[in-house]
Amino acid sequence: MDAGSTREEIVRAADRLFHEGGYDHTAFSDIAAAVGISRGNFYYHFKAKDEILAAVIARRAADTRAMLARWEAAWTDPAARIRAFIHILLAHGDSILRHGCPVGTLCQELAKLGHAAQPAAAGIFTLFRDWLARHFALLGRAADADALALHLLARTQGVATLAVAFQDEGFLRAEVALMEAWLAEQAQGDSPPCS
Amino acid sequence: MDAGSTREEIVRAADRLFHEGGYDHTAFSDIAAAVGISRGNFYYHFKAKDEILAAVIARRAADTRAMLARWEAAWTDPAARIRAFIHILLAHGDSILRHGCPVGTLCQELAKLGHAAQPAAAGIFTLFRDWLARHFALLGRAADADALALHLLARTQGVATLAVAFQDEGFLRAEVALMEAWLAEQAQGDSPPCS
DNA sequence: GTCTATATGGGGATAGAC
DNA sequence: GTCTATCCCCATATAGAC
Repeated sequence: MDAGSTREEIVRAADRLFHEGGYDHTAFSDIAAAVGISRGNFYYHFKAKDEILAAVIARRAADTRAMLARWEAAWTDPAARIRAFIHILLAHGDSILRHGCPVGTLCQELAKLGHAAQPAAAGIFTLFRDWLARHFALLGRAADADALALHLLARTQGVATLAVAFQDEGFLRAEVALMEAWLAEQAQGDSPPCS
Repeated sequence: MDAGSTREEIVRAADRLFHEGGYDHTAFSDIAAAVGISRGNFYYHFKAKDEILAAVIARRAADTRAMLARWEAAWTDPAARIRAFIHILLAHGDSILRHGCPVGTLCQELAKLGHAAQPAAAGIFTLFRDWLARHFALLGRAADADALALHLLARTQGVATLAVAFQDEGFLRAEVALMEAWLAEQAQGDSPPCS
């Protein structure tokens, strides 16, 4: 197995394990077992655990960019694209119900740890934020596009948090419906400003 | 120092440290240093770390009940009481900005750890949920009182998550204003149903 | 009740053989 | 590139003196 593919497998496994069990709680031995390599071999690919975290964050950012690009390819209507964002909650429902939003939980954990990579993790939120703001602007809400983007982002985060806490998929689905209705109001422009 | 007060100090310190640094990441030595006792003395008061966690959750539940009772004593109008809930985000703004919501972050961490105390932690959310639902019912929204309660709870959680991620107090304040406006709409009963 | 000393296990990280 | 063996530190937890 060449270096590139092993490294890639390590990052892929770490990505999953960090989401499932948290960054701090995930041990090298967990990742090594998942990939099928020895603990010692790790340090050929990464100097320290922080480097794996950085690679995972970079990978998630790249995945996010790719997902946003797919949505832009699949729909032209800005509202339809924003709806695609809302539907992440359904597409990843099981995963979210068990382990929460990968980005939100990582950002909060890194904040508690006082980890230097916290802003980098928040950068993934920024990708969504800017993308959403751009599309709210296309809906004629240029004046408060960023506030609307943050507002929607926050609602998805809150839904994920409570869905995990209560293990309640019905709540998750109900809130998705509410967000869709809210989006329709924003698109029609007949709602109070959000800022 | 008698056993009762030392135990109480341990729980108080653990409560703070679990919030600031997370449950798993907080070591006995951290708590011991905060209280000013030795690590060994710990096991006179608690058999294991899980027991401290259980005590912290019980303490937070008791604190929550006391806070809800204070709000009921301070205001009679249901809308004013719900507004008091929303204003937690301002009252604990600094703390939330640094370490997130103590309940939300603990629930998510325990879910990731697969810890047996996760439902107990979620029980603190249930205290807020039931209390809010009761007050939405008093506002004439008995039909969807629980959904409104969950919805508001989720919004506060989402705001806390993004406020931590972006370290943005202005966003926190803006969302509090939005929630107040939303509450006013619900109270007037001229808004679409939330369920 | 509180302490010191210690057992035991697991963590991240390194050295060096292959 | 991958392995095994090992170091060092810190975690929880225990034993027993005071």
